[in-house]
Amino acid sequence: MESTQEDQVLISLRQIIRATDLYSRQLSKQVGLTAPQLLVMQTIHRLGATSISKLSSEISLSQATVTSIIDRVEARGLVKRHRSSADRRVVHATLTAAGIEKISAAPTPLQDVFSKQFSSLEAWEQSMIVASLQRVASMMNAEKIDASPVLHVGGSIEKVTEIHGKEA
Amino acid sequence: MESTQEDQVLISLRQIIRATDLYSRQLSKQVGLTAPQLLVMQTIHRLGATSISKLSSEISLSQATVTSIIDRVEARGLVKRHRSSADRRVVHATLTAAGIEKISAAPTPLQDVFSKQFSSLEAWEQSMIVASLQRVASMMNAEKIDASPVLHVGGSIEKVTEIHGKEA
DNA sequence: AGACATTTATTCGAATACGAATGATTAATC
DNA sequence: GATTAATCATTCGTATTCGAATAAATGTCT
Repeated sequence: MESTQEDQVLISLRQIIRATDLYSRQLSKQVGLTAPQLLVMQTIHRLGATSISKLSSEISLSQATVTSIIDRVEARGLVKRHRSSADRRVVHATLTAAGIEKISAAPTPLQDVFSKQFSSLEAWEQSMIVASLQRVASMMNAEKIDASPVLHVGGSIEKVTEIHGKEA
Repeated sequence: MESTQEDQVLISLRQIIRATDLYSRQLSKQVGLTAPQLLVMQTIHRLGATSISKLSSEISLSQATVTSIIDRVEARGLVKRHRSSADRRVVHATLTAAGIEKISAAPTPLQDVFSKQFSSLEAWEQSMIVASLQRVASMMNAEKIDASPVLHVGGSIEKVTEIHGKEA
């Protein structure tokens, strides 16, 4: 019953994804915000009044997902929507006072335990982990996301989904 | 707008999680099975007639999740449930002929592009990536581990949780 | 045996997440 | 100016995922 390196990748990824989810639920109990909600709000705070599409590209989520997340935090009075006067299609999201207070009291969207342990690693080890993760992410997105180069149609790309195609 | 190493970790993880999800949908269109469905079926195939709990621990998903996944593949006639006669609480899942055929025609649960690129890496680089992923996974699960492990039942269960990177 | 606890799987409710379709608005073309 | 195309956000439908509650079966302890 040997497992290949690739199996190990798969197993680790599943565990990471699960741990992320579990932490999100824990966060929800303790702080009242799930990890995606917190992440959305922090991003709004960082970018100022931001459109939904900008948000979705910033945190790698679809517009539809961001919309539903904002639905919930807006219903709780933590975020407010404003229709742009310049372009009425656009919706800008801003934090309310309650929202700002909420996120200032909240921890990181990553596990505290992880943060602590990660920050205690040697610099080179942190860099190695970051590099590896970026490597994995880019290998997984090789077909879809592609920053600048052309990527002509050689094989299987029929329809670029174009969810957040433009990068900054 | 400087981003810390930890931010990079978060960003990469979100991209990886998203890529995994997107690939699962693509798989669903092409093969008719989502990634979790495929993973469950492959695991059943590998382990033989397997209980739900064994499955859930094997692939790092909760029992409830495995149940709902099996609901769907069973409804399609790819998997069959059998109540254990020895212990009537236990449900064993097996693949039907159609199920076996289905998974033998299916690709890996990981992106093809990823597999190709990953396998073309130098051995040391593969090892580095695997080690980094395992490291991240274990740092994220640090709390949970010692809370849950109760491997009792001196039967055939060697390591139920084994989330930590232990042996090589 | 009877009372209580544990284990196993299922059901339920909530949140996330996506694509596809829709509605509203703006841009582009004629 | 009117028609067409593109963009932005929302809605809808489906799948995943979990914890908690539940039901059924088994184990334990007196």
